[in-house]
Amino acid sequence: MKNRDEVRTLFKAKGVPLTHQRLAVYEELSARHDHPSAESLHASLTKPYPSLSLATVYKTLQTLHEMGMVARVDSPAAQARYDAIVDTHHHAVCSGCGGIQDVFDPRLDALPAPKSSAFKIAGHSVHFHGLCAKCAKAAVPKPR
Amino acid sequence: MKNRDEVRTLFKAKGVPLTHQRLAVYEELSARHDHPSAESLHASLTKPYPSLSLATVYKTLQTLHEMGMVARVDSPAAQARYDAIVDTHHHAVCSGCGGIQDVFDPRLDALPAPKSSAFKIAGHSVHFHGLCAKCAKAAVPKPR
DNA sequence: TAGCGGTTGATAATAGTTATCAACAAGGAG
DNA sequence: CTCCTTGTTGATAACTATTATCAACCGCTA
Repeated sequence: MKNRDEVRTLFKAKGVPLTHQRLAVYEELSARHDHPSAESLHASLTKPYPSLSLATVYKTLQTLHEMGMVARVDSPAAQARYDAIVDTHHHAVCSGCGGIQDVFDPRLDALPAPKSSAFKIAGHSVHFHGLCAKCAKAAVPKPR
Repeated sequence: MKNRDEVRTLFKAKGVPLTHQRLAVYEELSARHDHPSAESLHASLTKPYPSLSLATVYKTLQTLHEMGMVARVDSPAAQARYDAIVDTHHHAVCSGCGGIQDVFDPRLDALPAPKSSAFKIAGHSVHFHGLCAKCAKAAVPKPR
């Protein structure tokens, strides 16, 4: 969580205009620890800023995400994807093409359980993210 | 991947009627390893079965998932959720209330990279799933 | 083979998100 | 401080993925 001056500096460094709306969204998100959705943030923010548009909250979260100031929980995949392999395995998701590869590695199947909290754990899965061979090649074109 | 008789037996054991559509969806999904979406499956299936409805594909995938014959990749969360904490950490998602708790544990931050494939890994995150203290105490929630 | 009850297909409805665009505000120059 | 330019906002429409509705239909048991 950053203070107002740090935020201002970050925006200036990236050349992104800092508006009241952007500051408000960032500060509200920083103050909450329940991983709110865009709509939930909008609901909180319309009390102090009744004219704030939901579309602006979406656009601002996208902007903040691109600046690396905000993280998305869950996958950004637009649609659910299915798998006939039910056995324990993990996935590598390509940020370029959205492709999903299976990862089988028994070392990932037994992870230390989070010690804190009274969370009753039923299982887990590991999501690697990066670039698949095809996209890695495309993203770094050969200089001519 | 199961053969046709094993599938028939599984359906009978659960008392779920086995229709042509259900068998076709399951066999198509088993034959593919690209983690297709419902729409992608429908596109493939309308060639041999031109009258197959997209809604049926959705309902069938749900049924197969409830039977434990099919897995969903990514999170079933309906909406994107955000987090102002950008540092490496992991999450525990409650299957009951959908709540998300942060999990900080350095042991999870360095995992063995998948050896196979030329995947260029940028990072990873671990999703635990289970029941939070509140939901574990309350009624048994139905997974969908 | 007949009949019951669950399933299908067509469509409408819904939820979440993004696109469009005129009015407006942020930030730099003067 | 004021003006100007450019990018942002807010209102709304559009869009995508998914689920609900419901009459006709088919799998399954007797």
